[in-house]
Amino acid sequence: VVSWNTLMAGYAAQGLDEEALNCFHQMQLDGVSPDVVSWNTMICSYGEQEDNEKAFNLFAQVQDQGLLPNSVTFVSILKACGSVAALKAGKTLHSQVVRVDGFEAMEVSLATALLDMYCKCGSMVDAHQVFDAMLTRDVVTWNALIAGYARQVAYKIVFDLFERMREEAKQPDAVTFLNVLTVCSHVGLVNEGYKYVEAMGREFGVAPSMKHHNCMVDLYSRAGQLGEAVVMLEKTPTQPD
RNA sequence: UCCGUUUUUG
Repeated sequence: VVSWNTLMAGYAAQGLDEEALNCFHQMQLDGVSPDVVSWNTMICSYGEQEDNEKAFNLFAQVQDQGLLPNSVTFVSILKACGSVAALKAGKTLHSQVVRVDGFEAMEVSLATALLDMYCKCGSMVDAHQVFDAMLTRDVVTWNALIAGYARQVAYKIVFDLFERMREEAKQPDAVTFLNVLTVCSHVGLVNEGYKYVEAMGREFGVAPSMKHHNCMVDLYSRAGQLGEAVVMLEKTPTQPD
């Protein structure tokens, strides 16, 4: 079953979900029962193709067959909920995972996926509650919440969260800075944007990538500072990240 | 063997 799963995951990683599904069928013809990893791989693959309907169908089949979903299964299906803003389904899953293991036992990645789902459904109160309840958070958790507020253009909260990361000695990464710069660009905060992009390399040791430069080009352009935008464009690294 | 956060054009 591990070999089949590896093959399926290989197809899925290439976006070849038809081929992955063929494997899923073929293994059964060969007398190998798919395990939870096989199901997760398919659900994830559909999620990445934005084929959320199929992802939901597979998840329903997992439950119908009485198979036990694991945390990766929940993460994958929560992602599908987020991308179609299915808040009600998301809340059902939330109570389901809490019922199974309790919130305390939840893996950081699962709690973060839950938080992210609430953000993408526009329910920042729920998202923040999950965040507050978490005993362990990693940089992805922080990034998910910051991205949520950035989407709401709540720049003050974004800056506060960034400051709180510093206070708690959490190291921001390239994604943290992207989210912060994005909100600067959407609000038109040129000075703040410059401040962050300058600090990221100097103070935090995170080299501004092509994406960060694109963000700054956008920020300057929207603000009508075309000269600065051109300077940024010329400084942009050519490697895509 | 399978997971979570990401800018602009949108």
